[in-house]
Amino acid sequence: MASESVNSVDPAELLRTAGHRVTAARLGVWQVLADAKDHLTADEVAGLVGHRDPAVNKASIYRSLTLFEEMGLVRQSRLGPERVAYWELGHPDEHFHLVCRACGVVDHHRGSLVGPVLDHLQDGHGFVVERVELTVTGLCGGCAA
Amino acid sequence: MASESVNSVDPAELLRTAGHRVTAARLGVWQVLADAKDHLTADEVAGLVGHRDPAVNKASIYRSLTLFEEMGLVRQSRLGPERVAYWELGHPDEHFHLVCRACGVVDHHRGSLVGPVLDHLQDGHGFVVERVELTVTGLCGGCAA
DNA sequence: TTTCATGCAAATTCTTTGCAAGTTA
DNA sequence: TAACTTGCAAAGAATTTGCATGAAA
Repeated sequence: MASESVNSVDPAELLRTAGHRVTAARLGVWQVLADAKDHLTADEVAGLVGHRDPAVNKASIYRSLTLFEEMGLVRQSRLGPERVAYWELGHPDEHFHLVCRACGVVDHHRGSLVGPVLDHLQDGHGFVVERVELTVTGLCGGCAA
Repeated sequence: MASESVNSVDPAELLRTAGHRVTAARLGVWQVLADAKDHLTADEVAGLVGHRDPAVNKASIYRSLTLFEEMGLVRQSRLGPERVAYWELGHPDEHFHLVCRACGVVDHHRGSLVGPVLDHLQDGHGFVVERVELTVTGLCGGCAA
């Protein structure tokens, strides 16, 4: 069990190591994402960060999210036809999104379903996979019943 | 070989059957999507439709795309973190998107990769799958070489 | 103290909507 | 003709950017 959850990493250290400054906005954004089980919209992140530090502007939220994304620590996804982006810490394990069309609930599913896709692409297609995003839309157990 | 490509379907008939009117904008949008190998942004669709009929407004392009989507004939997807939506005719066969981070090329891949995901979800998860969207980001053969 | 990050507000981008005028059935 | 669509322009939502001020190293 040597693998370490990304949630337990110290963001300040990561930032300094990469040559970026440690600021309230960045720490706040990281904290909020780490505490969230689901992914959040930038607006939701802004609201939550605002609880502890009302001075943080939404532009800084976006800039912080983008920075973490460029550092490979956070990922952004757009689910199906929705126009807002969702943000979350980059999980070390494979997972995908399950979106219920009726109630709007978004579930995270973990598992190795993505594995076969990777294997398929590595073989002779010459495509270097950096990221796999799988979104399943339909009706969840509650809404389908 | 009884299955028929959606590309060979007559859009006028589909519209009338569904109780919608047959208009230049709708036929144009359908034609453009049917001719396109890749998926297109609404803006690209507007440009192409504009070739034959410069009078068609972009608002009508959006309205036509949305109508076809509601009819289940067209699907909209957002690839990775990109903010524009891409539109395409609903393919009868499974496929997924391969996006090159470097050159921006988007490939369609057909295959049964999605099958295992469906099987997994049908078993005991109580989730009724309506649509599976798989987007793979990375470097294509050309850019990785 | 020098460089980087922020706040604020304005600008962009993509998409949707209200409404009068034009089309389709 | 009656109901539906469109064009146009304006509104909206989400995100980005310019720039002077403020904070981190």
